[in-house]
Amino acid sequence: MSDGATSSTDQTPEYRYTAELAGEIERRWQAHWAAHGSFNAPNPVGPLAGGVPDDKLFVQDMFPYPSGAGLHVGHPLSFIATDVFARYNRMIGRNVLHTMGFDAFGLPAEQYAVQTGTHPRTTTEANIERYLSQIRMLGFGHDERRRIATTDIEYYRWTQWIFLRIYNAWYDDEQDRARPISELEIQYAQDKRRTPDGRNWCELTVAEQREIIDSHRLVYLSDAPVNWCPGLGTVVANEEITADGRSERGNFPVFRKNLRQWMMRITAYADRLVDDLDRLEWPEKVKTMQRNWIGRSYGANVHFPTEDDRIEVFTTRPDTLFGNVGLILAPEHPMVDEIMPGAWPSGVDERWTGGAARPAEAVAAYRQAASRKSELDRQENREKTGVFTGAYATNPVNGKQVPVFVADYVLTGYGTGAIGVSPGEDQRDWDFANVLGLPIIRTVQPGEDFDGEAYAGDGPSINSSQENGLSLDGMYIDEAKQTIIQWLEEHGYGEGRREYKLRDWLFARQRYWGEPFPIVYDEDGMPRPLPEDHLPVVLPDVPEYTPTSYDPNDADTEPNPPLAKTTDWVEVELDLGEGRKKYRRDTNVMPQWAGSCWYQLRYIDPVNSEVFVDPDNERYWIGKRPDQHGSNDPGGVDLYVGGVEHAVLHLLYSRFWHKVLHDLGHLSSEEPYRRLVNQGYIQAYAFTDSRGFYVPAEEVSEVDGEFYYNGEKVSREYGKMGKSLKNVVTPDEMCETYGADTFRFYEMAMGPLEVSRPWATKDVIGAYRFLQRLWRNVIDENTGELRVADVDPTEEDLRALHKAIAAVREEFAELRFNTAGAKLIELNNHLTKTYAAAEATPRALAEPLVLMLAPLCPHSAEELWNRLGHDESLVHGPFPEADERYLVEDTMEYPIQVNGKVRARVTVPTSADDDEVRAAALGEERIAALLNGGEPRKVIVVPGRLVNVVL
RNA sequence: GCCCCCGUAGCCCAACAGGCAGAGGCAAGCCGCUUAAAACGGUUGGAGUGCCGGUUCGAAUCCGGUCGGGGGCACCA
Repeated sequence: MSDGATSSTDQTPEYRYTAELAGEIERRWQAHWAAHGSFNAPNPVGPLAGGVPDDKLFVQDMFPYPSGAGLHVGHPLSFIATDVFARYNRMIGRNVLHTMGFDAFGLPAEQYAVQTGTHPRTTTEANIERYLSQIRMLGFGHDERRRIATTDIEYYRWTQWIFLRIYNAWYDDEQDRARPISELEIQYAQDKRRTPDGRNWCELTVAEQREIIDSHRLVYLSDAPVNWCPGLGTVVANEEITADGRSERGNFPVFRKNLRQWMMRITAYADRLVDDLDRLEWPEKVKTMQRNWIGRSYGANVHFPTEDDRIEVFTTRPDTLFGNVGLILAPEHPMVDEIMPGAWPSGVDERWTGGAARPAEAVAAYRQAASRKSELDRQENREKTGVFTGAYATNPVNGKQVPVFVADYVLTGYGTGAIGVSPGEDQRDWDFANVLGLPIIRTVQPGEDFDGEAYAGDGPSINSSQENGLSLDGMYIDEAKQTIIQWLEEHGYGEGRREYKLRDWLFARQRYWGEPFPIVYDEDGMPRPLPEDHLPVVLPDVPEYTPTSYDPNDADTEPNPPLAKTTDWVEVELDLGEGRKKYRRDTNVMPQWAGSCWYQLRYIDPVNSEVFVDPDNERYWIGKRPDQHGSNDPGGVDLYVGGVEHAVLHLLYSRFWHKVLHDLGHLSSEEPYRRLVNQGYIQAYAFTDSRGFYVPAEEVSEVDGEFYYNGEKVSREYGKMGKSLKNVVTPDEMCETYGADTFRFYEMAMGPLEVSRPWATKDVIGAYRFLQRLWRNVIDENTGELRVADVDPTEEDLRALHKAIAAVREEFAELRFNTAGAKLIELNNHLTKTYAAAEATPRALAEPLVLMLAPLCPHSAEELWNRLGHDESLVHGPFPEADERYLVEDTMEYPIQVNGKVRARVTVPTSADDDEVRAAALGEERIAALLNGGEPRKVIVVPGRLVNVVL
């Protein structure tokens, strides 16, 4: 790294803004802000109550995980951005809530504990301290009273409380909202709701009643197949599995396995989670990812009668039913065995039998082969395969007998686990039909220039009519679908249906460092929620943290959570309203996402011991504000900034919890995050030598576009910043070399927040020079005295100033910190040019410049503001306001285009109307010459912009 | 394979809603300061917007195609 910045030599003026001075100022103002609670934002009610203006702003960074590795310069990018935005808004008088807590449960501390025996809490707390010391160095205006960590017992007590609220709720499809489970019990007790087997509620045993109630809960135990990851010793959620079927964390193989696990019924909210995306100010990219993940599709269930039953098929293209040439069941489909005849029909196609003598053998062999395929095989080998079951079903739309197959590209878990084969409009079906020699009937007319195989596009239906009058011919997809669904419903052959890719959320992990479940099991093994006054369920100390992980490839292993080993904690005697009895605690812990599902709510009311968040405080900070955000405003945090990697997991789970809590009456808002911005990443160059090893990037020098390390040529790569690439630059070293303000200014100047860009240490000097020049315009470098005087600025100065104010305000408000910084440099350059050689800088220019600098470089701004004679910190403003008078010019210069090319310029009074501008333009010497006395074909005057003359 | 985003000066980036391609920074050149250099201050050039075509009086901006980079999804019927 070039070390020019710190090397202040003897000749450096004594009072120059150097990194040393910056550091001193920064520490001093950080202490001042802390001592004065400068960033404390009052709440309407409760422990943090104070006078609150109606105008508020809640800014939030995505919950950081306090890793022990320390920060590099990429990490604080979004933190600086939110801080600048928060500071600007605070200065213009808003009540701004900005803080930062820690998502502190999770595997790294636990794995460290496994290796060293150090309690995860010890590691976690040390890491949080380390993290805090790094971010505090950067001068963020966080409300320190609102810092929380998910590992705080007082915090996870409420996480457990929310879990119980969700557990004790059910989804009422009629009202389309969650309701307390007690209301369901009343419905059953009053026989307003039928029991599954039709008996009266009072005829059921207590256990039977409980089983029915439990089956409705938003949290339930399921024996369904889950993703078992032996390498981690725990199960993981669908969302935590990568495309190639491995765990996101650790990259271990994941196996489908039937285990009894806690699930959360997020699918009940699928529609609202999709629909309400339209109410959010989020990047389209994230909305699209959520829509795809939820994967709602509209289609129909179609009944295909078989000899003595019927097969239900889900299709999104019921309009193609006339082109149906077969059915396929998933290998695990329960009806396979039912419909299989003992022998092949006569004349069966040999491609259908897999060479087996009888259907049962063919299917058994196929099933075995399918189960042996790993996820990876399935994806890499897309060759369609399948075998005939020997059975036929009837296509209801035309009465044709179609063969029923088994094929592994049909999944059990989606739709009905059975599909119809319409090769003309689906490429997968086309491929399958080709492999098995099925006919292909197009039912949608492709365009003339179409030369592909299956045609999935829109077009008029063809070959889609039957004798008794049903016809789709000529209809386009939408109409054809509607028509056929109506026909199916009228004739009892099926019904319209919505289907989702979204599955319920696997909510338990067999680990140690997480929130314990507030659930115990009674002697019959039935789960019992703990009453609220039994919270918190505190995570006990355990003799060992190892969750019993296994050979990552051994699918035949069982989870054995660390908590199960603490018998004195697991076995408890409690009074749950039936006298003291023995119970066994649940030994799972919640997934890491639990704590981050609701932290914005706790930021609002961090020390409230009565409720998780007071309704008045919730309404104030994240309540709906239709007057500002439109009648459909769902409420939520005003600005949420974080990485796009949380697009599905965290953001979907958090929205789900928020909606449940809203339904149950605990929250007025319907969404947690009204506006979301994804910051770009700071990436960096890395360099490898001839052997392919990484060399320290900071010691590489560039000569004529080639890169050298120790005189040896190296090659450049571009990627993430990290230890393994030996290209880490830390905020610590930037603060050391330039000061935090320079670092902040540079990070913001690099480009728009949303854009990823390469780190370039050599460019930081530009921000440093700017701050030095600005400093020099206010402070005499040689004496340290103020060099500001109460002299009147010129008209030109005022124009420059007010133009800058108007622009900077707008840029700050729109999160365009790069251009805001540029405008400040521009204004400062004007001051340097005009007053650097003069006696002093006019106060009327210096003060607004310092104030406008404050959001970006708060320490130097505070210091200069103070030296300018102000005793009050500028944290709460004032912020300069632009005077319209100086924004309008008396005259303006119009470029004159001839046929779109600029040929001349003319200056006219700003007040000139179009005709006057036109006259002036045509009268201009060179234009007049070009016209040569003739009339132009057309003259376009764009007021305030230009004149275009068409010859 | 499908979908989305981005290509402006040697580099990072500006250009409001189609209207003079340049605000700002880095690097480069020159000048000043200096015995000299660094640092500092001043100052100067430099792209016609990846490419092809279209719409328009006028396109970096809108449309179609194409190339390059990044990201998401990937048998979801």
